[in-house]
Amino acid sequence: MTTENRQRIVDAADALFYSRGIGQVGMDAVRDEAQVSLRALYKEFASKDELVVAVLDKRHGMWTSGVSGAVEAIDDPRERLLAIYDYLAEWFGESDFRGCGFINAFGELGAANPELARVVRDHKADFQRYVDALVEDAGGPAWLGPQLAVLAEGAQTTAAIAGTSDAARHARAAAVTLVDAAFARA
Amino acid sequence: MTTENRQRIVDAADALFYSRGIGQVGMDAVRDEAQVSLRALYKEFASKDELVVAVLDKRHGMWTSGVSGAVEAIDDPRERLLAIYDYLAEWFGESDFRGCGFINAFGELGAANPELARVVRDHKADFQRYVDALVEDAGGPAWLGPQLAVLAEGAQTTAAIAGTSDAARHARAAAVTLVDAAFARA
DNA sequence: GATCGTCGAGAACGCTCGTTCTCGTTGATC
DNA sequence: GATCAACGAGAACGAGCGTTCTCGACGATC
Repeated sequence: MTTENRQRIVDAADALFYSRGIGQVGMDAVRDEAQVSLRALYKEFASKDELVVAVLDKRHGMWTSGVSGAVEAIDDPRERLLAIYDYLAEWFGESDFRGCGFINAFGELGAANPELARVVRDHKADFQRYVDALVEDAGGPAWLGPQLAVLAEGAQTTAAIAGTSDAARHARAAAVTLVDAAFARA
Repeated sequence: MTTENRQRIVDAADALFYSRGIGQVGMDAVRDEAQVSLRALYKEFASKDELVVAVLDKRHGMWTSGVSGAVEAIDDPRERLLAIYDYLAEWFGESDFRGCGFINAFGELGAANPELARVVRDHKADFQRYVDALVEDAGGPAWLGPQLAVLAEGAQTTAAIAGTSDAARHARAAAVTLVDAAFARA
């Protein structure tokens, strides 16, 4: 039961934090959405800060499995690099898309909460390593990875603010050019 | 006097909002930093929301003049496109760099404050138009502009979270590839 | 059936914060 | 010098929020 509660709380908090911003969501709102007592909530998480970190941990898992799922559906090593942007396009198209939860959390609380800043940094570093590994598998040069990651990052914020998924197409087209150039020079 | 106060308040609020996050800064802190009375503060800005918008307006001006200053120092139309990333590198190197203030504000309050969301959207759209114009001046294809803008956007968030200015170098290198490819195909 | 730990509902507490009000002072005008 | 508007300092107010506490109900154990 304690585990089920935990999941319900994290899911509810994730939805609320992401859609409204962390500071705009009180613990009472989380309780209402999760349909748990405040007592049970604080039994699972000693503080709101802890809950925020747990939410980001969950989001990290979903992002990682989502991206790697999209990538692993493709065979060609160079096409796999582009699958990332197709995944982004899909995500941006969701009606409740509001940018990268990590970037949003970092901008809001990164300066005040070093633990949160560390979680966000780790998340982005993890993604960078993943892209680097895909590049290496494809036999591409090491400098390609960071360029592809910057494109993915830019697509997320651009799409969030513009409110359209166009940025995914632009990022994908740019990635095609970068990949082609990288392998042409090799 | 009222104008001097206004500027002092906006400057103080900008520094505080940017370094700590908007929600983490009270009007009392702004008053202390600006060395103005609370009464004078509310004479200039009817609410915190208004002050936030004024801060973003100021930031838009500084960004615009900073970028165009860097661009106009270069003559070659294609090199001008790359000057953007040199400007970013310089900015990222500043010790108090903490990402794009518009992205941070949007992530924190965009969902709760439509007026703020509009200001942020306008700011990004303005930058996009500026890049598009540079591309056109250089005789490049229209699709290059959005790709270069996505790179700039990604560099800002990546640099903010990683805490290094490496992303500016990666974005610049990617931009070189994109520009070369765009003009080679033409 | 008495006892005891656990729980949910929600009141309560303490703090922060946005905003307004009070009041004593100042500085210009006649 | 009297008047009056404007001002600064800071108290005050009201709301929201993170967190804890109270109290009554429930369920298991002996």
